[in-house]
Amino acid sequence: MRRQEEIRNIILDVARNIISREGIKGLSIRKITNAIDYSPGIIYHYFKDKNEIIESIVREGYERILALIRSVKRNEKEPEKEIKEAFTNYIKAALASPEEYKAFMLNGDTSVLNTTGILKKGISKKSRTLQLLCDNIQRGINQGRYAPCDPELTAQIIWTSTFGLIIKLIIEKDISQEQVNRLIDQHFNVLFNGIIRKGA
Amino acid sequence: MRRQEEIRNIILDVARNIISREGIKGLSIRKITNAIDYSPGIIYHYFKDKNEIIESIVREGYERILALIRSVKRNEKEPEKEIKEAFTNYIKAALASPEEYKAFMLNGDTSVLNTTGILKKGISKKSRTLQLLCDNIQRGINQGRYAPCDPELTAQIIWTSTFGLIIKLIIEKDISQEQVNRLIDQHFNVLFNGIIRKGA
Amino acid sequence: MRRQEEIRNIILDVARNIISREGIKGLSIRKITNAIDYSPGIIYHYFKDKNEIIESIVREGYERILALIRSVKRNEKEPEKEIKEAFTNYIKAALASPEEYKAFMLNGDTSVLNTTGILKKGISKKSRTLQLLCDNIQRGINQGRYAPCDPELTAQIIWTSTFGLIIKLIIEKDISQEQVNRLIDQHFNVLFNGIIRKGA
Amino acid sequence: MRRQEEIRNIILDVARNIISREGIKGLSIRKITNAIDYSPGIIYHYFKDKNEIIESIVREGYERILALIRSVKRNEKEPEKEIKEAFTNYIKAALASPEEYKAFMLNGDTSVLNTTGILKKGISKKSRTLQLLCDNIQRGINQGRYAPCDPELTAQIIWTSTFGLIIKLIIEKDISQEQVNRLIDQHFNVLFNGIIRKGA
DNA sequence: AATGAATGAGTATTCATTCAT
DNA sequence: CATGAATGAATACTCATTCAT
Repeated sequence: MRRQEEIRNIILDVARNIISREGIKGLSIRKITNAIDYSPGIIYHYFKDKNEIIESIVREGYERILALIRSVKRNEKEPEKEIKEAFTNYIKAALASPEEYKAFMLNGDTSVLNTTGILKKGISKKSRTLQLLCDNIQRGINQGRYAPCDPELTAQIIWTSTFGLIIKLIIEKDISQEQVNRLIDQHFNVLFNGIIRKGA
Repeated sequence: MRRQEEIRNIILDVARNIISREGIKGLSIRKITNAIDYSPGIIYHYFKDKNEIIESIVREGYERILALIRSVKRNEKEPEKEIKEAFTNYIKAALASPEEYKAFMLNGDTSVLNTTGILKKGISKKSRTLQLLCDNIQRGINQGRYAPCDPELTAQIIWTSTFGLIIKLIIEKDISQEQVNRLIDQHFNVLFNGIIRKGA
Repeated sequence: MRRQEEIRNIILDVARNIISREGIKGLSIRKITNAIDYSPGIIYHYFKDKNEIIESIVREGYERILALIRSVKRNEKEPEKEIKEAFTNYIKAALASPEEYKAFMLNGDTSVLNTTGILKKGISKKSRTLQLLCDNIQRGINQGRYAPCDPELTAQIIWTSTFGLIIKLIIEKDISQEQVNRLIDQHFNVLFNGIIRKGA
Repeated sequence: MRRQEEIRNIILDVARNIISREGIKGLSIRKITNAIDYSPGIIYHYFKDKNEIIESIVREGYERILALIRSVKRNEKEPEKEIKEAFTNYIKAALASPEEYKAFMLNGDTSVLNTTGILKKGISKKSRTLQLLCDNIQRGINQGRYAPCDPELTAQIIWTSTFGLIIKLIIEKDISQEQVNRLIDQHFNVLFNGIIRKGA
């Protein structure tokens, strides 16, 4: 029982490693078993098929990264600072495991989409992350700091915008850290204040 | 010589077609040559390798879609309307060829990145699209309609945000047209006005 | 000891079940042990190898179906009616478990053939079924109803003819019940009366 | 063109050979290419897939054997002698390629059944073999030599009976030639005259 | 009596690429 | 200019069997 779990984890670790280096399409059963000096068949002792391995990694990675979005301390006066902090953590985590992040965020399989989908109307009732964002936005509106709007729709845009920045940063791998920071800063600046001057 | 060019184009057309239908990983030399009733070897007469084919398609597709961003008529009073119009066209075009769009925008090969990269500092001197965006922003600032900012950085954020929306829309393939439109609208609303209330 | 027998039977039941559903080539050790929540290795505690399982099933199934041929009541005047009744039962039973029937009747392993073989000269001394057929034929000859002949040879032909009808009915799976009945009727009609007109 | 055909034939020959020795389920792509010292992939240069190989062999073998049923000289007075001659040839041919015969006659794939099916009502309009048998039977009835009957149904029974004899002879591989001949003789004797005495 | 881990050999199929002709 | 033959390495997956515990 214990041992079973152990080896499952070793397999997952190796798989994660391969994905980090070669992307998700670089992952193969043989590469895994070569790395751990086992025969290919053994994989099917621990996992139903290759897909179960991928899904495990995807789901676990997703949870790990998402966890960073939660657990941010309240800021009553400037609730947008919560958003900035949470998503900055999220961005950093994603950039730290870029291949994994791409692997699950760009995966279109329905089983994965059940976990990662956020665009459907009403999704904020299902996705905890979206819910958190919505709550924040509603609070901002209630206290008169945010402009009135559809909170879910706004949450979705914050999400997709940030997602776009992350993916682009991952693909253009050699952007200087300084430039990355400038982009992140300006990203939230635009999201919060827009490009149009107040009072214009 | 003429003929050489012709056949290259036929090959590219067929390849593009396969990518549209089966995604980039569905493209294979054999599928191309089967479709044009040639033998596999001939490909290497016209292209160095499979990668050269992909790069050609990427570059060409990129240009085609980008063309839509240009050719938008001036709006002196509300320059952001130019942005909205240009990028709405761009979004529609991308969503019309989703597999192709993903194929080149998510491709991380350096040769491709030379064409698609937009995050580096100073890029607006190289990328015509970024340049156009920068010009627009500078105009907005000059006339007092946009808040003062680093135009290039802002242009990059507009770009990455929109990119994120597009990719997410492509991956979550079954979002209703109505919801798509709502998202696009709110996307530009947030980019232009921010979420924080004017005067807050 | 008792328990040993019990588990052997469970294994055989499950195996029989798999064969019924997926044919003999669909049977695998793993499928058996999955179904009974045991580990693969255990099979080799109760059976020498996979083949011993198959042989057991074959033998047992054969006996079960054959039992139907016996236990048919005498018909002194028209002994061929016994044959028709017995073999009609047999045909129905075979068609009810087609995969099993094929599995053992088409199996050419010598060990299985010891049970299912019926073509050798003198076999009627060993095979109870053939013996019964022979007896019937001899009786028919004695009372002058059947034409004189070598009873064993005739019994073998009745057997192979019927076997051919069954196998063909199994392979062409979608014959209407009506047509099946017509074929069975004509089968015995030909066997009993031949195609040549009496007196021709 | 010529060469292509040549190698296709070599592949088919080797495959046929393997089937003869190990049965159809013993045939594998690797075994073929090992035998001809080629790499596995090359098979797909000459055939779409493994199934195309099998079907080629099946169909060709079927045709070859069936050809023997046709081309039998007329016997006006005793038309049943045509049947005996034709089917005796057929039996001999089948016994000469037992594994092949089994391979296609016991194959239940619909594509194969289209060629080998003979039990459906009305099939004699499609199957040339059945047609020939029917014609013979009709002639026999017309001239008063055969008893009146449904010719198609009778043809089907002649077919299935003979089929049963063949399959059984193939499976019980070591029957003496003498016994084989006795069985064949008695087979036709029963089919033609039945077991019931004329006048009984 | 039973497990669970493991193997090794096997399956069909696909692919980019090369090269003599 | 073009072909057709061929390779070699890869893919995921399945199986019967063994054996130490």
